[in-house]
Amino acid sequence: MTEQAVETVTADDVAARAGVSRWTVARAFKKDGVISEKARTKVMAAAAELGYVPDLLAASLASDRSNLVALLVDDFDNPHKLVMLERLTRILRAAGYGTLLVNMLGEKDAPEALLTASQRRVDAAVVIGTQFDDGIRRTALGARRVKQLIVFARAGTAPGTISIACDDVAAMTEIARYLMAKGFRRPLFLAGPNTESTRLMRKDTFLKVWEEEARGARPVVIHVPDYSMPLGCEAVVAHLSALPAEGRPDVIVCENDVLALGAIDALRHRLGLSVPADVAVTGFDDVPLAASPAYDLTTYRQPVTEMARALVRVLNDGGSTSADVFLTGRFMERGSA
Amino acid sequence: MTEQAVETVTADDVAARAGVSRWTVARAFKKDGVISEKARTKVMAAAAELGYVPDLLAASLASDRSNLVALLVDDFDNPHKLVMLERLTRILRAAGYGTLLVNMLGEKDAPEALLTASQRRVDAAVVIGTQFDDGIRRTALGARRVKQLIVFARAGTAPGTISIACDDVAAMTEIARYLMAKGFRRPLFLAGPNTESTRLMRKDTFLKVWEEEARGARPVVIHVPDYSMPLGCEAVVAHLSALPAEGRPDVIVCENDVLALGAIDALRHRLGLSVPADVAVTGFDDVPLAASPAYDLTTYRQPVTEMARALVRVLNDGGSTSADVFLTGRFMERGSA
DNA sequence: TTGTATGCGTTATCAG
DNA sequence: CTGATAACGCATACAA
Repeated sequence: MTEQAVETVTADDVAARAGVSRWTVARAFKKDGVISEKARTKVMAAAAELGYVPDLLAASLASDRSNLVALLVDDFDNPHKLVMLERLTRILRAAGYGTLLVNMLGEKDAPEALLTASQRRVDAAVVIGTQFDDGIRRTALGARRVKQLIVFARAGTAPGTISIACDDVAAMTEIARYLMAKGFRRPLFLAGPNTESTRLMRKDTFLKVWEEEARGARPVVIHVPDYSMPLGCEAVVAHLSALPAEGRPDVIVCENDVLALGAIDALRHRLGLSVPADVAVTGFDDVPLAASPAYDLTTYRQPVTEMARALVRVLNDGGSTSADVFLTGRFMERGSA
Repeated sequence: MTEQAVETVTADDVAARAGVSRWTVARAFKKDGVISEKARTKVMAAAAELGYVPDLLAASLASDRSNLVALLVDDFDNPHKLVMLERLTRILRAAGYGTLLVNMLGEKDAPEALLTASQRRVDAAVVIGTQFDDGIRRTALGARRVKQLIVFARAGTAPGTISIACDDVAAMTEIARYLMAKGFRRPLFLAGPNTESTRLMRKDTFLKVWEEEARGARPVVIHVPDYSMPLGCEAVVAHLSALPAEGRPDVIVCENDVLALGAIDALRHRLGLSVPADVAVTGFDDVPLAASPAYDLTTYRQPVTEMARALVRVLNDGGSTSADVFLTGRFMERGSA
């Protein structure tokens, strides 16, 4: 209404108004500051009247924490990223952290992406990506100011990082056993890039469990260079169309939902097959689309909320945490398998 | 490798190493700083040796700009948000801006979301949302430090904000005329929430063009309270199943892709109809899924890249821009209509 | 072209 | 429990 001058009101102003010192104002605003109740209420009243809000920038400069974390994302093609971003931003914000979203352009961009984050003095850099090599760790923990490097939704291999992820071993074991119980015999495993940098235990676990418990042949594995629906689709078309009908897999186990959705498209629209009658499909993540009637995808839901909460705990521990965190999610039985 | 001490190296250190003053170092680092070439190379060499990187936090505190913009998002259910986030973070980062992602929990959370952004002294707050009332403007431009409020991908109604969006009028006119030319006669318009706060010109434009040029009856409009696939799906089921086959629309024009995808699901999986043979469907946005063979959705692509570039221009203008920006996208003819 | 004071708004630390 | 001093790292204006 009144376009009042945007004079920044500082702690000094509040102090003057409340008749105390600037430092008392600061104490009133930190949750466990040693201060008398009387002084606090007086300060808060003055602050409210003046519309004072602490300046986090100045606070960050003066202290050694910024309450800011960088989220480094290198793959915006996966709708599950949106789920993770929603949870992380909501839960981190509730815990008092701001989130700096950094678009990591590729593996070789990791150092620079980390640098931009460090220039804002983030308390931690959280990598929510699919690929990045070990160089990111050295960059992060080297001369720069990134105190903590956290790998989210992946099991990181690099020492000096801690990872917070879904327990892929338990999850994939559950999927494999479910498929065995359903009578499937010839699974095809559709995996993403076959790199060492960030490891997904899904493929290895599935192969191991299947070989040990199903006593069948080692399942066929195909890799695509990126987690994308079109690539998953094409890979399935290429693989299945070269096969005689008898040799066709009876289920395609996918490393994540995006690949699974692509596989379903391939089966239905390119190969004229029916899901699950001709070939069943399973995914991983439980993206929103998995629940739609069009796909009705049997998958495994990552415990994203719990993972985000775990991240907050790690951040609040201030670097004293060293162990990785693995959380179990939930198998989502639907119609595709 | 060598876990070298994470001593922060400041401009002073570089100055000492280069044998100049601290202020010369600062000049060397700003792109059009008046400085001799000799001094600059000397400074840069010293900086490289020491691994100096300017501290943006301190720079922000000292100057009146932070090169930080807040992205306020209140709807993470729409995959198009992921497209926008990717473009915005990439293009803003290339232009030297950091992006603070803030999860706005709902209309009443807007003031507080804006507050958290302002506490970090963002240069601008960019609202990429579906709903927020006028209060956000007063909060933003009132006592707080948010210099600029920009509405992205919407036409904002509030004065004092500038909006950067797709030219919905041109877009919807094109869609309407395409449908007329194709011979459709009984469109149903599926719209999102019917609020005044942020206006999408899509519905009004479609109705206007259709009435004026198709000389048909005013199309039926149905609203859903949120842009979500399930809601779109249910709305279509409810509406169509109450209709005799003769009264059925021949095309469902949707305010965005998410609703369109839900509509397609409804037609195919709930009503046993075929798309586009029985009922055609159009969307808006061109989310990645629209191109999949499963949906093959005829839609309109928002010029997100151009919009992001326009945002950079507005930011670089430093608040002197006052006019809204409307950019034309591209009609994507596919199989659903 | 380069060097010098001064201030940005807060916190850590210690003295009272 | 409260007040004071000294950073935090840089930018702006101005002087040399």
